Amino acid sequence: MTSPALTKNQTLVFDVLTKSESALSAYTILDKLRDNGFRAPLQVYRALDKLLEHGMVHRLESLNAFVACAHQQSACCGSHGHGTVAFAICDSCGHVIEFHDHEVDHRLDDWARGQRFKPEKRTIEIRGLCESCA
Amino acid sequence: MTSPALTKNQTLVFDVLTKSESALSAYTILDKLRDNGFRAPLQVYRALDKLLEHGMVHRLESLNAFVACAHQQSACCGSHGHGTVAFAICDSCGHVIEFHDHEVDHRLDDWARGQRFKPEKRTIEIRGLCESCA
DNA sequence: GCAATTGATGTAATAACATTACATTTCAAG
DNA sequence: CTTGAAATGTAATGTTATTACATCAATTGC
Ligand SMILES: [Zn+2]
Ligand SMILES: [Zn+2]
Ligand SMILES: [Zn+2]
Ligand SMILES: [Zn+2]
Repeated sequence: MTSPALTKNQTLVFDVLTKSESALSAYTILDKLRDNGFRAPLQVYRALDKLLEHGMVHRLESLNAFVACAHQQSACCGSHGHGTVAFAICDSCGHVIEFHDHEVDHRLDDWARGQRFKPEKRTIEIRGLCESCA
Repeated sequence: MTSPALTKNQTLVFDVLTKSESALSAYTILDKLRDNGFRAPLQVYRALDKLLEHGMVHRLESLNAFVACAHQQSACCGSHGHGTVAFAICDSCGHVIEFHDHEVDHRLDDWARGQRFKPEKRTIEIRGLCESCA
């Protein structure tokens, strides 16, 4: 929600993700930032941790990779702090579409309530082929 | 759907997963099968690949771990070849609840159709606290 | 029976992803 | 200036997964 000032390393990592067409692994990010003085994985993981906290970056669990958040500030319902982010990932070209669906959110919340399960984090990822690659 | 005869290694891996209360990593399975002659990760991964193909085992992407399928043969709508399996995973005790929800399935399918995205595999995982641990 | 094929297995090495531990630097209070 | 918190640098290690190659077992066709 608030977009805090980023440190140097956080800015570098965020910029790499923002410019990328597809999700990047931490080690791919590391390689892209060698010329900027990055030498060790931890520099990437630390920056990613903060960016994830701030909701500026998402982790794709089925890919072990990261993407910049695609939502405009205050899109739809005021950033997506309210619900679950979902992803469609093209296995051919790597393109990632970020979306959310209230209906799905509510449905999963209802299920959780019925089970007395307290959700902390949700992962919804659809792997397949995008329109261009289908 | 068809439950084919398993090989020796596949049976060993499946039995370990079936007896486990929670999801197991491939290397944890390997350790549990040392006494049965397992020496290398590949023996586990190969067995898991087949079990995954047969739908007898599921992979939890957010955990890099595996669980035996919890569905009875022909439960609800004839095994879950028809839809997406979802998981609620307790971060405290590791218990995993496997479920599916047609409403969610249809909703995600509708979204995909609208985007001309061809889904191949879906991942739905809810991390949180189970009733006992909440 | 016996070669040819296929699927399963054994083993070693390596690749890919992530964290722990500890030293140093930066920088904003106080 | 001092001090404490956050960020950074670096090395080592831990965890997850795959590649490569050799061998073994069951099946098929002759
Ligand atoms: Zn987002
Ligand atoms: Zn594509
Ligand atoms: Zn199942
Ligand atoms: Zn629990």
